[in-house]
Amino acid sequence: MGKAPANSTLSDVAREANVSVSTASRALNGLAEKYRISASTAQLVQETADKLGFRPSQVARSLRLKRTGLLGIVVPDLANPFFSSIARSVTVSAEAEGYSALLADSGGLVDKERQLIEQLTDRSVEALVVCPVGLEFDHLEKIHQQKVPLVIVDRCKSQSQMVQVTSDHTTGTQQAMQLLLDNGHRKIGVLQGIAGTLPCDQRLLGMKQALADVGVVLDPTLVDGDQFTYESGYRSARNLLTNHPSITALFAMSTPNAFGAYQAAIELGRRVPEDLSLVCFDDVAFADFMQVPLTTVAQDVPELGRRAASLVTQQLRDGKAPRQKMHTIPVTLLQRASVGKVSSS
Amino acid sequence: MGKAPANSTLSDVAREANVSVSTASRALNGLAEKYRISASTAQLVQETADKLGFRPSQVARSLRLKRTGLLGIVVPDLANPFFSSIARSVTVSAEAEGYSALLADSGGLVDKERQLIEQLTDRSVEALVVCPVGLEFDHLEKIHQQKVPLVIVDRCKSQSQMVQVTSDHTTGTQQAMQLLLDNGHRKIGVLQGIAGTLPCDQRLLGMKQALADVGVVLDPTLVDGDQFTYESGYRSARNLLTNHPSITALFAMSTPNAFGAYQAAIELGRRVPEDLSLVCFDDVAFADFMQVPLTTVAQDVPELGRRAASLVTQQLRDGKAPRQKMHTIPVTLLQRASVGKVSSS
DNA sequence: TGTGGAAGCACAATCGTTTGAGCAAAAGGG
DNA sequence: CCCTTTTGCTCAAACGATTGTGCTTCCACA
Repeated sequence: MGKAPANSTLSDVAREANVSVSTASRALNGLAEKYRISASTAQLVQETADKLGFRPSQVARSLRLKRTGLLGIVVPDLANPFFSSIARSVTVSAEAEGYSALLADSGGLVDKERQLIEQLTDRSVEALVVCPVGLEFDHLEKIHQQKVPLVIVDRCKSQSQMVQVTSDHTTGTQQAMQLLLDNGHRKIGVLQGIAGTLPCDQRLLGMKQALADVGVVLDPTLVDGDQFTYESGYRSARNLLTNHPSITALFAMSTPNAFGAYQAAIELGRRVPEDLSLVCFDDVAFADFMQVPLTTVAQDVPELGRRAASLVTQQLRDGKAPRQKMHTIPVTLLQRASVGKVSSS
Repeated sequence: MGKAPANSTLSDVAREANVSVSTASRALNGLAEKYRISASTAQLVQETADKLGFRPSQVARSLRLKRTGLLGIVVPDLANPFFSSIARSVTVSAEAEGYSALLADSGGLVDKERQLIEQLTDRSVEALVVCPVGLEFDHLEKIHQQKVPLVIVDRCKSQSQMVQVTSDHTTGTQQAMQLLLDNGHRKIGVLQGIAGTLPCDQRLLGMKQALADVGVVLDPTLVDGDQFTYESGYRSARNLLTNHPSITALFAMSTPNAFGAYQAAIELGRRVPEDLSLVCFDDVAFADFMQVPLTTVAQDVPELGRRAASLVTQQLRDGKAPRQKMHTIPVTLLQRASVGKVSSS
C-alpha cells in the first residue's frame, strides 16, 4: 500500500538534506534570494521535503508569526437558513483570502455568545464576524475596543462605532407598507420578532413613517410578539385577530412568524388573501410554492455575508477600521399572492 | 473607561507574583497538589492572574500539548438546510465536549474537498467529520489510514472500513413505495440525485425490492436526473412525464428535486395529487405549508449530526476506532396530501 | 601577500506553554 | 548534631516553526 506519511517536521527535512533548519525554512519559503541560499541547496531541500511529504505545522507557525489565519463566526442558530447562508457566504469569501473559519452557534443565548467569543479569542482568531442575539452588546463593545477586528451582521446596535452590516429594514418595510396601503389596508397588525433589536425597531420605524404619510398613527396595541419563531407568530396572530377582528393585514417580521400567522388565520376561519393579507420580511427559499405564495421583503443574504467578509479582510490588510461604520444592504419587495385588496364594504 | 486588558502572558503573571513560570503554570492548572505548591502561593498566582486578566494562549498550549481541541467539518453546501442542520448538530455536540469546529464548504467539488481537508489537517484538527461530495473517496481513505479519526456522514461509501453515519435509505424508500403501491401506482418515475452516491444507490435498491414484492421490475428508463437540485428535478420530471405519459407517481430524491418536479408537472397540466402523486425523500421544514403538502421520508438530521459527533469524541477518548463501522439512522414516513389513489379507469 | 567583499551557510533566540528533574531550606528522628 | 525526608520551589528542555546576526570560505584585486 501507500507508505506511511509520518508527519515529518522541518528538522526532519533539514537533517535528511544535510542543512540547518533555518536554511530549510528559507528554501521552502522562497527566501532563497534574500538569504543567499544557492539554487542547488534550495532544490535539494525542496525535493527532500516533497519526498518526506512535509507539511509545516500551522500551529507552530501561528505561535511564531502571531498570525493564525483564523476567523471566528458566531450565529444564533445555524439551522436557520438565514444564518447558515450568511455563515456560508462568510466562510467561502474568507477562504478565498486564505482564512479558515471557526464557527460557533450561540443558540440565541447571550451568555453562550459571550462564552463562545471568549473561546474564540483564546484561540487567537484574527477577526470576528458576529450575528449577535442582539439585546446586549457590552461584550462586543469590549472586543471592539481591543485589537481584534469585529464585524456585526444583522442584529446591529444603533449609535455605535462598531463596524456593522445589515439590510435596509426601514425602506423595505416602507415598500411593503406602501403595497398594503395601496390596496386599501389601514388596520395592519404587526408580528414582532425580538423587540429591542435593531431589525425590529427599524421595521417598526418604517411602518410608522409609511403610515404617517397617509395620516395614520401606529396603534401600539396592534403590535405583538417577542421572538422570530413560528410559535411567537402563531400566538401573536391569534391575539391580534381575536382582540382586533377588524384587522385586514398582517406584517410578519420573519418567515417562521408568517407561517405561524398563516396557521392561526386558518384556524380562525380567515382566508388569505381574501379575508386577510399577509406580508413578511425575510424571504425564504421556495416561497413560491407555499399554499399561498407569500409576498416578502427579500434580503440579499449572500451579500450580507460577502460584505462582512470583505470588511474583515480589508481591516486585516489595512490594519485599521474602515471609515464607514454602518453598511446597509438594499432589499427587494417580491409581490406574490398573499396580498389582496380590501373589499369596499 | 475600562483598563486596557493588554494580553498578558504566563510570564507576566509569574513576574508579577514573584514566582517562576512553571510554578504559575501549575498553580493555574490545579496541579498544586501534585507538584507541591503551597496554598498561599497558588492563591497569590490565581489572584494576580485574575488581576491581569490572563488568558492562556491556546496556540502555545496546542503546540506544547499536541492537542488543538479542533474538529474539522466539511460539507458540500452550507446553504442547504440538510447540511447546515448537520453542521449545527455536530458543532453543538462537539462544543459540549470542549471542541471547537473549523467549518469548510466544498461547494460540491471533489477537488475543493481534497484541498480543504488538507488545510484542516495542516491546522492539526484532531478529528474530521465529512459530508463528502460522494463520488471519490481516495483522499478520505488516506486520512482514515493515518491517525486522524474520521467520520463520514450521509454520502457514505459501501464496502469500506471507514466509520460512517447515514439514514436508512432502503427501508425509507420501501415504506414510501409501499404507500404508492397500496394506492395502486405501478408506473413510478424516479428523480435521481447524484447517481453513484450511496444514498441514491440504496434508494434505488429499496425501490427495486418494493417493486419486486409485487412482481414488477424497475424500468431503467423511468429513472432520470443527476443532481439533488431544483433544476435537475425539473428537467427529469419534464423528460419522464413527456416520454412516459402513463406515469402516475414520481419519487424525488430530495426536496429541491420535488419542487422542480412539481413545477414541471404544473406546466404540463398535471394536477397533484389528482393526476400525479409525488413523494420525496428528505423532509423540509414547513412541508406542511406547501401548496400541496408533500408526503416525505423524513430523515432525523439532528441525530445524524449527534451520532457523528459522538463517534468522533468517543474515538478521541478511547484512542481507537469503534468496532461498528456503519451506523444507520431510522427515518419516518410522513403522509401528507401529495399522494392519491390511482383512478381505476 | 594582504585585504575587502560577497556567497553560503549555521547559531541561537523567540513565540507562550508544559513538565521532568534538580536543588535549597525546613522539619523530623535518632 | 547529623542524616533523612519532606516541602516548595526553580531550571531548562521541549513543541515546530521563523529570523537577525555571525561565522567561514572563496575569489578578486592591488
